[in-house]
Amino acid sequence: MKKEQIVDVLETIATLLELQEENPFKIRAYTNAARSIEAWGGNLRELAEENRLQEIPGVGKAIAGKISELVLTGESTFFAELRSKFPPGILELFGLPGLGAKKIKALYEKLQVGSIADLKKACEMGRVAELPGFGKTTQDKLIATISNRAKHVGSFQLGAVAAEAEELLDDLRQHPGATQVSSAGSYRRRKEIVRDLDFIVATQAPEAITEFFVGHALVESVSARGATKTSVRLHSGIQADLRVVSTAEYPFA
DNA sequence: TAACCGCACTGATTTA
DNA sequence: TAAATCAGTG
DNA sequence: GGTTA
Ligand SMILES: [Mg+2]
Ligand SMILES: [Mg+2]
Repeated sequence: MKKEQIVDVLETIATLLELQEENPFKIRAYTNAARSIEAWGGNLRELAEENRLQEIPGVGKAIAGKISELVLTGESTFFAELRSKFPPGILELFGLPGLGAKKIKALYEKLQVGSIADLKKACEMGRVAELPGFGKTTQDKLIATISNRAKHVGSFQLGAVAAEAEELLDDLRQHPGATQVSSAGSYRRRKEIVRDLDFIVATQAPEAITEFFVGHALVESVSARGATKTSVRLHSGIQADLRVVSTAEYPFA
């Protein structure tokens, strides 16, 4: 498991411990370790193999053990067990302004709210306002926040997908069958928010280009594949469209 | 081993 | 209206 | 949980 993923696990552990109302200092210990590892330049695997993880500030015996497990096996029995105590979607709730561990815990225990979808239903049924610590104002705000959020599903910040886009462009340019390669649409125009990535490739070997595209390491799944247009979903979640044209018509595409 | 780990302040909301 | 609670900020 | 005295 890579460093970024380890950091993510430690942060998730901290969040779930909050839901259990664990000792706040213990919670902070996991958060601190995550920050510290984020800033750590070295290779975690090497450190783990040499039993030197504790050299990282904020990482002691207990957390080092969990990191070793994660780095080497990709899992942690502690984390798995902790995770199993809650529905996966409960983590989404922390992203809603006004909700913290205590309120989320109440929503979960009293209304079995385990995701934003659950919360939406509970709010619409008026159940949330019945809970101690909640009221109609809070319930209405949650409904508003959730519906606003739904509008932005499928949107990506340019910076969040630029690396994938450029890598794809570079690799397409490396392909011997590609004579011209460029981006198009909102990404080409550098819009701050993009909903998909568009690429145009001029080639005499459209089949080979398409094949290369759908087989690329960044591609998560293929949603459509035709003679001139192909759509895939990348690992980041964004959709990428490829248009393949002849060299003659490229200037007009 | 035991103490300490940042914390005050503010605003919004709910409850007494 | 006053106190309490919670989340968020710096 | 980690660090420090
Ligand atoms: Mg250490
Ligand atoms: Mg577009």
